[in-house]
Amino acid sequence: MKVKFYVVWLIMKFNLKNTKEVQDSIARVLEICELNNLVFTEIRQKIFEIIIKFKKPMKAYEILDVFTEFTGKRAHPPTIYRAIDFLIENGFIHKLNSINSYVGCFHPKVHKECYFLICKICNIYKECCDKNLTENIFKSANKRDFIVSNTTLEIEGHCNDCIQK
Amino acid sequence: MKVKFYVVWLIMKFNLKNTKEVQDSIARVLEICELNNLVFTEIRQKIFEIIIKFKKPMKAYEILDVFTEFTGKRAHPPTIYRAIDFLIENGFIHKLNSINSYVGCFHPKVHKECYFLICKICNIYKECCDKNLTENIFKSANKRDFIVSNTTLEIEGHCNDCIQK
DNA sequence: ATTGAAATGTTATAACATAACACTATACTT
DNA sequence: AAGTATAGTGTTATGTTATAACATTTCAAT
Repeated sequence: MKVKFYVVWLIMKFNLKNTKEVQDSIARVLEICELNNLVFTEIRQKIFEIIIKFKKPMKAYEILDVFTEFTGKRAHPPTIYRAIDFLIENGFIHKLNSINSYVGCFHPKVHKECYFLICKICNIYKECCDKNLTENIFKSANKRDFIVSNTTLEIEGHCNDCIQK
Repeated sequence: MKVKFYVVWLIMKFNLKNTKEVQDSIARVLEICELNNLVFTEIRQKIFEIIIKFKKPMKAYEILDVFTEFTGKRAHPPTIYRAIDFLIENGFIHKLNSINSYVGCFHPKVHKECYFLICKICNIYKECCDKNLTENIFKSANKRDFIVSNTTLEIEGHCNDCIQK
């Protein structure tokens, strides 16, 4: 298990510090949990915090490693996946299917349908809501006699910062 | 290995018979390979045929089982994944990331960006092209200073047939 | 015939995810 | 306060999806 160096590298590299945006998101999630009587246990909080602070899509086993390092307790995959389930169910994080990764949500519960821009170079993601686009998708599906229950829209490419460089 | 019964069940259940649509797609793929000097080996053909005739999204290991059954030779995962890579690269099949499955393409190489409707009940998929929608996606991304290289749009819900029932 | 590139065969393992069951904490009832 | 039901967690094992690495074969071009 070369976990330790790897995790230190992860943490250093990605620098889990708070931004305003992150703090806001955490505050909003706490509020939502209060209001809806959701049990926001320490494990769930820690895992949410890790994901939202990471700023880039995280793999489940990366989350596991960072969690283990942060808490000092050896965690197993089910611990992570259970928390992930809870967080997804309540709209606090999203899964990016195209890269098997998880990302924090910056406007939890506010929008039902978001889409994601994922930069292939720096790996940073952007969560976007475009009401117009969402409507378009529904219309296009309905035209084909299809009732939408959920959509996955993930766009890979290059973000502005990386194009400049 | 309870493969045999399972595969028979798979084949019976999903009934790999030719439709007009399937035949056309195969013909077009053969043509494209001729024109572009692509090596459309027997393995690749068989695997394409299985996927396109199946009519529903197929898992890689389902393809593997059906392939093994059809050809009588024991195949290993890399055989399937290599063929899948070839077929995806050339636009003959697509991967549905949201359900880790592969589907045949009914207008290979014609459109770059398709999207998929996946019925949660009968599991049949529809491949759709909506030029307008594609444009919208690009515009929305560009507005956010993002250069699109590829998109994943997968819509789960209920198809008309299943709603009627 | 020789060689080089692409395709395939084979073994092993990496990466991603869940089933199943035991145990614990909590909060709800009487 | 004791009982009990439920949600959450710990743990082991295993299921599922995908690829690395290297050996062998095929086949077209020289």
